[in-house]
Amino acid sequence: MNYKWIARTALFRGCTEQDIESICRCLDFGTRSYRRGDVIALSGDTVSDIGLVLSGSVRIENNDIWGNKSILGIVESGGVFAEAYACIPNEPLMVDVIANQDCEILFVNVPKLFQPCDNSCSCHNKLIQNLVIVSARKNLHLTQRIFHTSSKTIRGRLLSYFSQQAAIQGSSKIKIPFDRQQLADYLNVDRSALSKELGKMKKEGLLNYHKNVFELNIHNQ
Amino acid sequence: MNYKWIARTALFRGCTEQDIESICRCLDFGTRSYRRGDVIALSGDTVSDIGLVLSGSVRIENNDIWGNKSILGIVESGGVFAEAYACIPNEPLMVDVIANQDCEILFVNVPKLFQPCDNSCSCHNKLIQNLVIVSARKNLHLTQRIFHTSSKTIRGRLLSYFSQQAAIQGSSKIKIPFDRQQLADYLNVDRSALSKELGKMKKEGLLNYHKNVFELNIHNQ
DNA sequence: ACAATTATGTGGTTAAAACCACAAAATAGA
DNA sequence: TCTATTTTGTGGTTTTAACCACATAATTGT
Repeated sequence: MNYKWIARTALFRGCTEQDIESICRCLDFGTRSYRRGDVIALSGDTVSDIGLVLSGSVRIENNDIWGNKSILGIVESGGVFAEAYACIPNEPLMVDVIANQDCEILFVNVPKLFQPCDNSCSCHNKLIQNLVIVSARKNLHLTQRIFHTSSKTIRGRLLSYFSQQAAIQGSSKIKIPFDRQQLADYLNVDRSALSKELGKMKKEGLLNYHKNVFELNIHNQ
Repeated sequence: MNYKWIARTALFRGCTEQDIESICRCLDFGTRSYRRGDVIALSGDTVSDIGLVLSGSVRIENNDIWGNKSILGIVESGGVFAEAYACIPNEPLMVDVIANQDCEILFVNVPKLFQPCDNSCSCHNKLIQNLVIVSARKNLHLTQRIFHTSSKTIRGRLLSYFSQQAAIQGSSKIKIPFDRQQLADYLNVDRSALSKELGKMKKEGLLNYHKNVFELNIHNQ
């Protein structure tokens, strides 16, 4: 395991490689690999582990009783998932976690983390403090996702999402982690209607795109 | 200040009254009162305090550049707000916090909380651990709110919200903290369209209501 | 108790997106 | 390379909710 890389993730930041190695052994954290499309966890499951994405990416989604799919977000490598459920004992998942690409996950057991361990690994408290920040950031992501779906028009939702991505990626040329169907499921709109609106916006000169790379034309208000 | 009551909030649970009294003095936590409608914090502000609602309630909302209002949630007494922003230094608020009723707020300074204090108040670590759980719960609330707005129809959104409330309140007769306009802003729909849909559902025998009290008729499928 | 203000319901119109079907393009697998 | 599969775009139709205007009901403040 690449402890040096793990030490740079938001969850383990501030821990030394030695700390991480010892805490992983001490608290018996394990890794597991998944193939693209594999189910990592299902709605209704109860979990007590945080998933740290070591490589690849996972997708958080929900299928309601009418079969409508809603994508809540993508967790890229270095990010975590299920931390909210892992921190609340016996809280059943409201979402499915799917391997968005082939990926490897490190599972961090929260109950063990919350108990002081025998060897009193030095970065225990640091880890908990990091967990607060990681959870806070996840909060902000969910809030953003709420904003992206609060416009009543498809165009408004696209502009909300694209302009945030442009800000994050520091460029008006952005690459998104979704195909059309997934983007539609993220913005909670119909795929074909989304395709039409994108075509209209391209015709109006608002943006250009090829596959999942979009270039925004800032000027054409 | 009623330390006994504070000791029962999710944030201070597990701390003794003495602990709370000493930590409030030691870390210089302060309270402030607001009148219904007062602005407690505005989008763009940076905060470093968690707001703990001692009495009354606050409303978390957002006004986008086109003037559309979106309500993210209500925080009742005992609950906290702005904790995500307070935990991430210099992160500007994306939302407004408004006094939903006359209310009193205790402000808990997070940077001070994260530094070990001179007197090493005993419940420091407990408080941080509670903060993890409180933040996790807030995550789940935001996820719920996402589900309530993911249906494409107004009826679907209402049923999603009402059935969750029925589960929480343990009854098919539920009281909601919103007037019609606020419910519309919470579900991201037009108020008059919401009113019509409610009328239609009442006519179909799905539910009954008076003001902000709704009674769901479970049977009529 | 009254006036002023705010909240709610309702009709009518319009705009928008959902929905369906299908063709074309791109991709993956053998 | 060829075929099968998946993804994307597009036309046409229908449903739905946004939007506007206004009447009525409820609430607030004096």
